Amino acid sequence: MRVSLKDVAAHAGVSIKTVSNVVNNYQHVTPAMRERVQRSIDALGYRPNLAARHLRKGRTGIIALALPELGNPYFAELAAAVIDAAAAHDYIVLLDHTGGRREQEILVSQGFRARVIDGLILSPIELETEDLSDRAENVPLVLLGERDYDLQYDHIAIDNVAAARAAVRHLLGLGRREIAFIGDRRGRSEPAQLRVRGWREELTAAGLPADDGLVAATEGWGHADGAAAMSRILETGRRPDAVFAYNDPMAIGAMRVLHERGLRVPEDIAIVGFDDVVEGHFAAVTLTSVSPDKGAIGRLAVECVLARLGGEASEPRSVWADYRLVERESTLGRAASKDRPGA
Amino acid sequence: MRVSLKDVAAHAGVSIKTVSNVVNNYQHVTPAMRERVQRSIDALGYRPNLAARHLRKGRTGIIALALPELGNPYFAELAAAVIDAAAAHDYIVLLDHTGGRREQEILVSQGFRARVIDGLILSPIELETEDLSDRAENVPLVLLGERDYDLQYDHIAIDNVAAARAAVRHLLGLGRREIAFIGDRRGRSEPAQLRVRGWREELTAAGLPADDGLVAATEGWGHADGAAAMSRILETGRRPDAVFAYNDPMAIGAMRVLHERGLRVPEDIAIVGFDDVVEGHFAAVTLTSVSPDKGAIGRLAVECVLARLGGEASEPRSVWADYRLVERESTLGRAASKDRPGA
DNA sequence: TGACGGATGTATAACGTTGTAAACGTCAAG
DNA sequence: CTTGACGTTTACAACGTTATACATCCGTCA
Repeated sequence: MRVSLKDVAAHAGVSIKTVSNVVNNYQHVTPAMRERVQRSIDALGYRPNLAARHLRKGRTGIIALALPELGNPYFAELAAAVIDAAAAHDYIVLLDHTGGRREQEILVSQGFRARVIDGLILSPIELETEDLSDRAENVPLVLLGERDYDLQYDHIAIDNVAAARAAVRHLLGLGRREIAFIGDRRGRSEPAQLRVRGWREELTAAGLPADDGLVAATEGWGHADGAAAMSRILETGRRPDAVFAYNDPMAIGAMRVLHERGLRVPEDIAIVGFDDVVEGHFAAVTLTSVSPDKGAIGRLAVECVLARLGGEASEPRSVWADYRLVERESTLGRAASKDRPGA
Repeated sequence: MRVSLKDVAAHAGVSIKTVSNVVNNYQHVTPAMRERVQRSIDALGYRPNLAARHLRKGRTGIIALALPELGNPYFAELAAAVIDAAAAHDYIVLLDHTGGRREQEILVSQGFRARVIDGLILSPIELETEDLSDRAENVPLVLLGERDYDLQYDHIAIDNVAAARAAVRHLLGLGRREIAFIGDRRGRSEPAQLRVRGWREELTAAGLPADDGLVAATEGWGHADGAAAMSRILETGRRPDAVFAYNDPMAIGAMRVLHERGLRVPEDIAIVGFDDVVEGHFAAVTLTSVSPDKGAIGRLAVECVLARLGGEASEPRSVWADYRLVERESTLGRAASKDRPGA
């Protein structure tokens, strides 16, 4: 049987509350008493029962993190960042995945999947603003990677539009003029919309047409989706001289198709991805990518949740995280190779 | 304030326990009563307080899953499998990562990181048998991916030695004779030892020397480690005609180095990885790999935990999960390409 | 000397739930 | 009619913790 405060109290010959005081570092305990109780705690191997503590305090010490999918290394790395940031504050992370499906995202945001949590960090894909309006749950919610929800909740994001524009601008700077976008969701994904918008805006700003024939919609966001989208574009007979992909796995899927068809990257087609996952650093042609500061995003998200838990009833915060464009072989101009991984 | 059983009971004009009975689908409740109570539940929007339930029942409905690192897609995919399997039994998964460091693994196995869990699924790397012997914790523990711990705990694994032998046999079948192994840990990692052993046994069985000059040890298991190891082997002047890597990321890192040095895969060097991660399906040269049945592993792990929770004090179980060798371009003989991803 | 105040320890009541045992009907058999 | 059996509901006591309010002790100051 597990040992409880009662057992320790009996063993030390003091009251339960005194033991509790020692455990919680209560100020007014004499060193002698603290010593004596601690001895009993060690002797019996007492460890607090969190369920009881939670019941009493109304806090669980658990934050839920709901991501679209773990298979995408970007989210896996983000999860790692959140877990570490939470651990630094003695919080523990409950992980869930939504598949990026609106229905699942709603379920999670309503707290139906996990009902023992102090706070929720959600990275939505299809979720709509209205889905959050009737949220009965009162646990703090922090949104990740989004930008256009109205400001009822905290959210952490990078500026997707600006980042997409930077990517396209980089391609334009290489002299590319036919720039395809891979990974639209036909309005069903907020982040995809923002990145398409950035693509469109930058082309327009450069006086070029934003040709819808160069936008490929996909169902998912994996390698296979990128490959299929690339194939579809090529099969229409179009030969873009650059591709901007919704994320790195799709970019890599696209590169594979180009490789199969004998098209060279970057000579024939330059490619920029998004997320800067490790995989892109080691592809046969290393991948230029928009690199969000994942560590910062994870840290900020946890801090937002904890701040709300701390009772600060402040205005919803909207925090921009950093990003930068990391240039690699897939958009190499005439300059020498940077960022050579091996050796 | 949250609504509790008491509130519902008052609203419906019945006792607390009756409401509890309705909530828990207790058998002996008249349909009329059930109806009436349910109406109050709906009216007030009652949702059970899990902390209280947990305190009372001594169960939390949470399983912890501790993995070396999420950045490795194999573990990310495994995590997804476990989360889904747990959800099917109304369990929720608390995720932790150990970095594969023995110290962290011990901490986790002792329950110091998460103290609210019903069971623990741990995928150890450096953990030693003795580290588990003084485990005070009494929550069920299931070990993943291991084989050589003594049988005090359940474990789910594929037969690493046999799988490694199959990989090497495949390379031998292609006529390769100088087969390097990348990713030894100099005895500090149980799974690495098993895979090296498989490599050694199969070579010996084929009457070939198991040359230690062709074994490269690494610190981590990422792309960069694989790349560095491959470089090191090549810099000794050796020119193996095949490489068997501890896992896919390392294999891909190695391929990158070969690519940089102008060595062709599979013509000059054939490569086999381990884990069959999606990344390998879309590399410029798609990667042959040992493919463990991740879904089954996740499912079996959850079932083992729940079985023990169900009070079955049976003997520790040792379950073998399936695996198969998936052949792709990196070991292509003269036959036509199989498994072409794009299009 | 006696009252006061602060520091220290304790008894007790919650937190919201479920298991146990007992109370209350109702109905059939004796 | 009584008895017993069964089906349904209820009162109460846990689970292990912390907050509150109170008791005790000691030293200090009027």
